[in-house]
Amino acid sequence: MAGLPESEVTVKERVRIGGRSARIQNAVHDAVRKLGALSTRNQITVPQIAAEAGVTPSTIYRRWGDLSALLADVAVARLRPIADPDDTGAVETDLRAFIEQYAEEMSSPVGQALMRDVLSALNQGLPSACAGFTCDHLTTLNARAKARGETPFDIDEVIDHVVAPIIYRALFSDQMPTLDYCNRLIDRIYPPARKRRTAS
Amino acid sequence: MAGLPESEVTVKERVRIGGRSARIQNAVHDAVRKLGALSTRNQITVPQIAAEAGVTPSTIYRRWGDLSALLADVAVARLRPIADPDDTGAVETDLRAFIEQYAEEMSSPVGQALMRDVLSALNQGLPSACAGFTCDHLTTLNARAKARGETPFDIDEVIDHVVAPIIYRALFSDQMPTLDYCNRLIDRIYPPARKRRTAS
DNA sequence: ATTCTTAACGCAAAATATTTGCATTAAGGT
DNA sequence: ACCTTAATGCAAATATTTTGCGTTAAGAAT
Repeated sequence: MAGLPESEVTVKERVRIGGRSARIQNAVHDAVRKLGALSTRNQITVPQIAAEAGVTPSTIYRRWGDLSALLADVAVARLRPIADPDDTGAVETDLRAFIEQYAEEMSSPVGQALMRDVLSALNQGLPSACAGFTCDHLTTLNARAKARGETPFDIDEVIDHVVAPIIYRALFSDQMPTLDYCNRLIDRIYPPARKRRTAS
Repeated sequence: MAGLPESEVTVKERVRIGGRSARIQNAVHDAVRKLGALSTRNQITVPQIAAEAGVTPSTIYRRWGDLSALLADVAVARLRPIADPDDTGAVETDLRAFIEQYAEEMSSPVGQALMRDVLSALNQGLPSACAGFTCDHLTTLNARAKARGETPFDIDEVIDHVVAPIIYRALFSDQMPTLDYCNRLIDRIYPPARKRRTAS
């Protein structure tokens, strides 16, 4: 429950890590999550968040700058992985399982909202940080594969031809990707054994 | 009744298309483009736009609702195609030329800003409309191909494996896609004749 | 062409949100 | 325990957004 993953070694922070600061950040993040959850992204406002968190609005403005920066900060915190992908015993099934869960999360209304929040913050490199999370997960799968003696996949190829189509459709169309669709994308990385490239 | 050459049959609009309304919409759109161009998307505000356009802020609020809706409206207007893709004489070179220009536009700072503006508008189906523009262009290329007797490409495949990677990298990384990168993506649709899958 | 109806606009006041100055609190170091 | 200073709370100042109401002009009817 001590939510902050600010492990004490990362003292490179330019902001104070101490008790009060962290307490306020948690309160504000919780308030954003709570309000964002029940109000389905209907004009959530800074004074609202401040009241819910029990802080003054000026604190939020000073720490985060504006609403979109705060929403983006909360979004990356929620997008940041808390656990490694499931270990299914083989790299191909690992990848399929991970992509299935990833597609589900990102295509859901909350996932779409999180991505929009991250993309709206134009100041820092938050979008590329989120892309880094995905890359990290794929790297983890590959490390497992190597440990098992399997040949790893090409991460860039998975990003370009599996992750990117899923995200593109999640952002620019409003239809959830089916499990079948995800598996067809992965078939390009791991072609089905029996069939050749029967592209219809 | 002298002035406007408005086609009289398309009266299906639910908003007035007459002189003043259109004049104000143009003035506001021009103001957004002008301010957005010089200020590199640094906190542009509704009163600023209103002053530049010579209208009162309340008009903007009443017509568009809020700033993000206005920015999204301007963005789709700018993203909407004004001309068909260049005709290079063959479908493969048509596709390569179109994708090169598309990648250049979308990866530029202004293209990224336009996409963010469109994605920020959660009310209507603006994002899917923009995806429709791309789809329309690809359909045009295919229609040309058929007219020439060429075999058309698979539009969904181009969207998933050429367009989507370009957009994903434009949104989530900050590196422009090289022409070489785009061509390698299209090589999956039109494999190079001489070389086999020399992935190195 | 004139009149009628009404959507869209301008204006100004009210409500709300954001910024800023200053006093106070508490974190981290001496 | 003391010192330094980043971070906060409070409240005033400023800016933005909303709203009521009178006016303008577009589109239809006469």
